[in-house]
Amino acid sequence: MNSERKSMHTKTPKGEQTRGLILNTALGLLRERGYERTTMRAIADQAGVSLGNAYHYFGSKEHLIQAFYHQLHEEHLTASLPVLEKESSLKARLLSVMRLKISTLEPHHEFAGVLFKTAADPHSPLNPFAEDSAPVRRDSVKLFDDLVRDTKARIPDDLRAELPYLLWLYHMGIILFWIHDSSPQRARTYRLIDQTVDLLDKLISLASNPLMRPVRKRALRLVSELQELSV
Amino acid sequence: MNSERKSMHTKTPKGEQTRGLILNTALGLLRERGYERTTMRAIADQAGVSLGNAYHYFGSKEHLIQAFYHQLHEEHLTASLPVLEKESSLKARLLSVMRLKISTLEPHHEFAGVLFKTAADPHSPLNPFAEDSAPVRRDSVKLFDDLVRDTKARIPDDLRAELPYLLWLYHMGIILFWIHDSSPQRARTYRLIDQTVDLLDKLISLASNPLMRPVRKRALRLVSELQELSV
DNA sequence: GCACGGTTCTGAACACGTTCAAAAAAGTGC
DNA sequence: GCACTTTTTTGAACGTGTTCAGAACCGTGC
Repeated sequence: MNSERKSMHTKTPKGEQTRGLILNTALGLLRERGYERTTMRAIADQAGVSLGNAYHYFGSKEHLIQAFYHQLHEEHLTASLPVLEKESSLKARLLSVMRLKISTLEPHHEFAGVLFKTAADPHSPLNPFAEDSAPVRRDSVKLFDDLVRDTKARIPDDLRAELPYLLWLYHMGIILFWIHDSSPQRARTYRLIDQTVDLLDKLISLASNPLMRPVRKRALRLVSELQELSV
Repeated sequence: MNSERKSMHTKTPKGEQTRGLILNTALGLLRERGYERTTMRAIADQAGVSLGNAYHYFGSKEHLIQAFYHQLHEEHLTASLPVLEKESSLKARLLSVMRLKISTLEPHHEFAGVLFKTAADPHSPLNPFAEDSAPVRRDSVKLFDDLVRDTKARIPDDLRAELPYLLWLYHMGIILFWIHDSSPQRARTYRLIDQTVDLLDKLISLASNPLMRPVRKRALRLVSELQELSV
C-alpha cells in the first residue's frame, strides 16, 4: 500500500534487541505454525511485546515474511555451496542446486504459496522486482552466478553473461510449479527438474552454435530488457 | 481457505435476481473504484442488500473478482475475433491479439495486480489451475486455439497441438510483465510484445525444422506434463 | 387456511492487519 | 541534576473479509 515506508532503523541498543526478539519470535512461529496461524498478535504476545511495538520495527507482516524467506534462502545457499565444489559441469550443478532448493522449501510448502501470492503483487515489498527485496534477489541470482562462473562448458560470452539471470527465472518457474504440485512426494516437480535441466543443457549447447548467433543475439537483447524491470 | 466451497446455486427466480443484482453492482464498483475501495460492505450497501446476503451468493470476494476477470476476458475476445478474420499469418494475429489484451486490461492496471496476486495462490479459486477457474481458463486457451488453427504456416502437428497452451502461457508472462511495468504509456510492454512475437515466430520456424525433431519432441513431452497440473 | 421444509436474508459478531495519539523510557547538552 | 529531544512502547481503535444463528419469506401438500 504505502510505498513511502521509511527505513525503520533502530537507533538504540535497546531497540536493536527488541527488534531481534520480535524477528526471532516471528521466524520461530512461522516455522512451527505456518503462515495463517502466525498472527501479528501471536508474535507480539510470544515476544512479550505490544502489538503496536511490533509494527514499530516491522512495517507490515510481509516484512517479517521477507525475513523468513531470506532465512530459507541462506539455508539453501549453505546446502548448495559444497555442490559447486564437487561438481564441475553445469548440468550436474544445476540439477543438484534445484533439487536442494525444493527440499529446503519442502517443509514450508503451504507457506510458499502465500509467499508467491504476495510476491506477484507489484505493491508488495516481497515482489522480487521491488526495492525492498533487491538484496535478497541479488543474493539469489548470485548463487547462479557462482554456478555458471567457472564451469568448463564452452558458452559464448554474451550468453554466459545473461545465464545467471535466466537460470534464476527458470528456478522461479520451477518453484511456481512446485507450489501447485500435489503429487505424492512432489514426484512431478522432481521429474520436471530432471527433464528441464536436461533440456536446458541441450538448449545451451544449441544456442552456443555459431549458426544460432542471430537468434541468440536477439533473444539476449530481450532478456536484458526483462531485467530492466528490476531497476 | 475453505476448499469445500459448495456450488452456491440459486434455487429460486428471486434468488437468481438478487444474485444478478449483487454481481452487477460488484462489477460496476470494481470498474469505477478499483479493487481496494470496493469492499464487500460497499457492494452490499449499493445493492441494497445485507452483507451476509452477499456472502450467501458469493462465497468470497475472490469469486466476485473472478467474475470481473471473466468479463474482461469476454471484452478481449470480442475485440480479437475480427482480427482473426482479417489477418491470416500467425505472427500478425498474435501481435494484434496481444496488443488488444493489454489495451483491454489497461484501465484496470491496479486491479490486475491484485488479480495476479491472488491467482498465484494455490488455494485461491482464481488460481488458473484451480477447479473453479477451469471454464475461464479453457475459454482463454480457446482463443489461442482459434488463433493457431487455420493459419497457413507449416507447423509440425505435434507442435501445433501444444501451441495454443504455450501461447497462453506466453500471454500470462506478458501480463505479469505489464503489471510490473511503470513506463509511460506502458511503452516497455508494447515493445516487449513486438520483440517477443517476432522471436516466437522465428523460434516456431526453427522448431519446425526436421533437424530439430528430437529436441522438439523432448520439449513437447515436457509441456504436456506442465499441463497435467491443470487436471 | 395451515403446517412444514427449504430458501433467502439479516445483523451481530469474530479475528485479523494496521494506525495512531499519547505515555514511558532513554538519551543529550549543559 | 535538570530541562529537552528522541526513541521506544502501549493500548485502544478502525476497517476489513468472513461466519453464523436465527428471522423472514416462499412454495407445496393437505
